[in-house]
Amino acid sequence: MDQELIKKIPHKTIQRLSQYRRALLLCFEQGKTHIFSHEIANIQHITAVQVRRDLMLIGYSGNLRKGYNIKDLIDLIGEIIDSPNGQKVAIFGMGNFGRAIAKYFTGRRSKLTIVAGFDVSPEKVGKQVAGVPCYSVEEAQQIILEEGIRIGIITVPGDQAVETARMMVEAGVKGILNFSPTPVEVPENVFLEEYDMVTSLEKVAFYVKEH
Amino acid sequence: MDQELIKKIPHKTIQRLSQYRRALLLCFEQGKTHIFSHEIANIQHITAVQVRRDLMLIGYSGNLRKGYNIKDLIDLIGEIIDSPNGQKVAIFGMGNFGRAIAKYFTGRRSKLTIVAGFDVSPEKVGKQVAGVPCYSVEEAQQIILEEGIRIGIITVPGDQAVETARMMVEAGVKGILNFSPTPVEVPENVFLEEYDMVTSLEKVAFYVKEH
DNA sequence: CATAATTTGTTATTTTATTAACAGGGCAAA
DNA sequence: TTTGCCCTGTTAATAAAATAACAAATTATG
Repeated sequence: MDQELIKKIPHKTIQRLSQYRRALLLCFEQGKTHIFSHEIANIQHITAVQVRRDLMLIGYSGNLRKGYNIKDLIDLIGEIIDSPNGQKVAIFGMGNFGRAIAKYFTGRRSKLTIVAGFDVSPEKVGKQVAGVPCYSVEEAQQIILEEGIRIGIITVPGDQAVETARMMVEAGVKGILNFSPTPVEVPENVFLEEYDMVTSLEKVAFYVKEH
Repeated sequence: MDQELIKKIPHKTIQRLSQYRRALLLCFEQGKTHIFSHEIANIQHITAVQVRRDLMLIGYSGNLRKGYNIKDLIDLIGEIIDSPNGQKVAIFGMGNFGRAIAKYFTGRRSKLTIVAGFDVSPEKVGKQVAGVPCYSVEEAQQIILEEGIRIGIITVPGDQAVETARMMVEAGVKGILNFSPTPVEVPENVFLEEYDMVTSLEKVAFYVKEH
């Protein structure tokens, strides 16, 4: 697909494409070959129009009677959101959260690979933690450079997030996913995504409370 | 604040209010008493106008010269998003992810309390895990009813998410935060929020990759 | 006292995202 | 064959969200 067009895809569509792919992979494993827009929509709790619109944006055409070819669509989404040679990811903070992420990705056939974990705790450093080699924070700069890691996940406690992010950027990380409760600052050329689970939980709590 | 007005606050504003509060709490602990809209905005990577707009919606007025009173604003946000008597939360799946959430909330002064964890693993059942009493899944229905739990967090593996959600709804849970990679179905009267960290990571990867 | 500098609160405008509407196509069944 | 149904793809309309613009207020300062 044309690289110029890819840049014009909205953030939200990128997110949904990632979600579509997950659903499609599941269907593919179950032996399905084709799927309708409204089937995808039901899985993701959105409308069929939204799905068709997103697929239109990426220039994929389905079959009028059979719907979309699952395998083809998976491949096309991969062409758009994946890097051809894969991307290396590091986790900063191998506590419960960091390990959960590491475990989740190990063994998964994906273009994203967790190649390193960093932690301050001496009993983790030098060992494999959840299938990922764990290094001390002091080694981070070197490892990031050596491995060519461009993506980092922050799962350190909130009070260490800012310093961790600063160090990551200095070491050359270009994209940060911050799961700590503390927002961090990055230069303009670094992509930052922050997610705070407390906010999500408070949102649920709000819509559940008896007004 | 008027309960009718509260219902009209958009989802996104609710989320931001939660984030504002977190930032405000941090400033409050540091001894600050007042804050300007652009200060809040900088922390959250949004614009000052957005902040003022949100605060307008909840009817809070700041001081022209000093900005917003941090304590008052924290209290007002609490009045809107918190339940007066607090809300009980259960975690389904006490793996790394579940424990991370449990740990995060224990000891925190909040209107949301994790009162139970559920797991299939016998070595966890009957013990405290990350400060939370852990029960077997079979006991879930009873515990949820007894404790009056209305909010549940799903941190089980993807292949168990659907069944877990079904059981939660049956037991009377009214709000679900699903962290598993598998989307679930809930009846209309149950609020569902789904978050998939892979999607977030793929989004970061997309914007970092060299097009 | 008047002026400049800030900041809030609110209305207007723009942009973005979602939903609706519908033309066109292909298959199935009458 | 032809009618009807159910898809896709696309344009049009609507809704939601974010941004811009600016009046009003307050304090500091010359």
